[in-house]
Amino acid sequence: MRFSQIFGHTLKEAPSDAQAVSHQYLIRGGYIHQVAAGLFSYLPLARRVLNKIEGILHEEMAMIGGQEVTMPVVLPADMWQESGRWYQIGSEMTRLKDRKDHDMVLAMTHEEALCDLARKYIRSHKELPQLVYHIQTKWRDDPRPRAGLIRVREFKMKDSYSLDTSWEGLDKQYRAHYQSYFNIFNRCGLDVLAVKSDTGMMGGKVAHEFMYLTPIGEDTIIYCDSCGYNSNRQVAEFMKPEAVKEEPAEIEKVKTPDCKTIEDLAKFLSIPESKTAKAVFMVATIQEDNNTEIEKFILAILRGDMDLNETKLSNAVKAKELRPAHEDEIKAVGAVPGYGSPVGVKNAFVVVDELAAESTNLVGGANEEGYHLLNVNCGRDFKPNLVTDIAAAEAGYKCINCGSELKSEKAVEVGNIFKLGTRYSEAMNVTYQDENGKLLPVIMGSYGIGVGRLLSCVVEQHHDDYGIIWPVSIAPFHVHIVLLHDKKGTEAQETAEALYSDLQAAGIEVLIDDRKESPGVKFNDADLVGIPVRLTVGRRSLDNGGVEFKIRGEKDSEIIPVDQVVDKLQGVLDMLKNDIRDRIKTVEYKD
RNA sequence: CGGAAUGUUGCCUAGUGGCUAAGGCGCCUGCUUUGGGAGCAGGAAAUCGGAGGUUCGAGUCCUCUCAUUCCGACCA
Repeated sequence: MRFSQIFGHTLKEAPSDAQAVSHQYLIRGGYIHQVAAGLFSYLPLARRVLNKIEGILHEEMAMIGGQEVTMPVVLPADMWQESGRWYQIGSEMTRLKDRKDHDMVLAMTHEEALCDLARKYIRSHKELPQLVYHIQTKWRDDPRPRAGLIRVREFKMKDSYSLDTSWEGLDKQYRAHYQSYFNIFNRCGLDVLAVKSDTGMMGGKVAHEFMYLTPIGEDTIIYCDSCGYNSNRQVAEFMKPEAVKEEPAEIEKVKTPDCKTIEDLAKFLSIPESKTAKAVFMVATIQEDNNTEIEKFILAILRGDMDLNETKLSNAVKAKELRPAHEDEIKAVGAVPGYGSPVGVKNAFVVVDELAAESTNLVGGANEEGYHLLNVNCGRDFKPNLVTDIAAAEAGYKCINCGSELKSEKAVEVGNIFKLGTRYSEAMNVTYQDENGKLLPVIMGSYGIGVGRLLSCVVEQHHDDYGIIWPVSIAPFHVHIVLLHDKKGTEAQETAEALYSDLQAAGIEVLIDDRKESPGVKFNDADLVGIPVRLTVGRRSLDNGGVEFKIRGEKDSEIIPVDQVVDKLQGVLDMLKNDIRDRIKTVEYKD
C-alpha cells in the first residue's frame, strides 16, 4: 500500500472531544472516524487491524471446534418475546416495525436467533454437542457511549454458542473457551484477567469476564495478591469482620439533630460507624410469572461502615430493575430519609446484610426527623424478610479465601463467557431426543468478545508519547518504508521502490511512504501509525551502506545492506511473532 | 434520565454588543527545500450548531432546542 493513496489521513492534533489515548491515536492516525455518539466508521488502516483480529478469532474458534455461521442483525420480535427479553430489556434495545407492521428488533446479542436456529436443526443427541459462532454487528442503544471505541452503540462481536446434552459437556466447552479467550487476547498482545462476574441480562448461572486493567475502565475488580482470588466488584465476596455481640440492651430514643449521614451520626454520638445501622431505600421492579410487573419497596440494612452492593441486592430480590426510592415513596412506608430504619416501618421488604443481622445494639434511625434509636437489634426490634450478603467489597477488606487484604483496580471488559444452562432452551423450546427418545432441553453456553473494544484496548496497552506500537500479530502492515526523496539523484527512490516490490514478493505486508513530504512529517506519521518495523531509505542511509532498520518502540536503529533487508526482516518478524507466541500459556481454570 | 462543560472552515484556537469574523495546522497552485511536523508567493474553504427573542446593531446578551464530551444512573 502506498501512503499517498490511503483513504484517510493523519492529524497533528486530536479533536478536543477525544480524551482516551486510544481514541486520540486512532483518530489522529487515520484509523477511525466518529459519525455520532458511539458510532464509528473504520477506515482502511483500522479495517486491516480488525481483519487481523478476526483472523485470530476464526483460528481460535476453529481450534475448539467452532463452526462459523451468520445470523441477521434485524430479528423478528416474537423470538425475543418467547425468551422474555422483549419485556425485560428497556430502551437499550431498539425496536422497529417493518413495512407489514411486524415488530422487529436490532439484535443486541444472538441467543434468541441461535435458539431459533437450533430448534429447527437439532433433533437428536447424536447431533450434539455443537459450537457455532459468528462475528456480527450488535446494536445496543447505550445511554452513555464513551472513550472512543471502548464503549460504543454499534459494534462487532465475536459471539459463540455451545449446545450440549449435559452439564459436563457445557463445562467442557466453557473451559475450552476460558483457555481460548486467553489465547486470543495473548495473541493480540493484550494482558487480561479472568474474573467471576454477574450474569446480568444474559441470565444463567456462572459467568466470567475477561478484564483489561486500566484506569479508564468502568468496571472495578477486587482481587487478592496472595491467593489469587478475583472478582468483579458487582459480585465480589469478602470476609466480614466478626460481629460485635453484646447482651441486647433496652431500645432508647435519643435526640440527634442534623445527623442525616452515618458519618455525622457517628461523630455526634462518638461511636464508630460500625456501631450504626445504615438504611438504604430502593424500589425493585419484579416480574411475576404471568408477565406482569410489580414494584416492591426494599429497605436494605447494612452495618454503618459498609456500602450497599446494588447488584447483590438486585439478585437477592430477583429484581428486573432496581432504583433508589423517591422521597415520597420513603415517606409512604413510614420512614424518614436520613433517620431511617426498619423499626416501625410497614409495607417494606426488609433485606438485612448478614453482618448487620448478627450485630447487636446498633444505632438506627427513629423514623422521626432528628432522632435515632440506640440498641436496635435485628429480629427483636424488626423482622427481616431476608438476611443475606448485600455489602459491597472494598479494597482493604479481607479476602474471603485467605484473609489477606483485598485490592481493587479499574478494568475494561473485553470478553465474557456465560453458562446459560437451559435459560433460553426452556423458554424457547430448544430440545433434542435422548437415547430413550425423551425430549430434553439443550444445555447452552454463550461467549462474547467485542472486536473494536479489543482493538482499542490494545492501543491503550501498546503506545508511547508518539503514537501506537502495534503488536506484530495485528498490525495493519509489517513494514513501513519511509522514502526520503533526494534531489541529487534517484537512487533512494529506486531502492525504496525495489524494496517495496521485493518485500511484497516475499509475502511481507508493506506500506511505503512515497509522499512528497519532509522527513519530519514522515517520521512522525510512522510513529503515530505504529507499524512494527520502519525502513528508512535516503541519501544518508545509502551513503552509510544501506537502509535504516528500526523497530517501533525501540530506541536504536541499524543500517542494513539493501540485499540483506528481506532476510533481516523475515528474521525480525519471526522473532516478533515468537514473542507473541510465547505469551500463549495454558491457564489454570478458576471457578 | 440527573449534574457539568463545550459548540466559530477538515483539525486546533482567538474574537470588550459596533467596520468585510482573525490566526495556526491541514488543503489547492507555483517556486524552493528533503534525516524528526521546512520556506516564500498566491488561493479555496464559515449561512459562528439550529430556532426564536432583546437591540439602531448579536459570534458575543436572553429563551428554547439540537449535538458532542465529562461525572453519575445504566451497561454483555
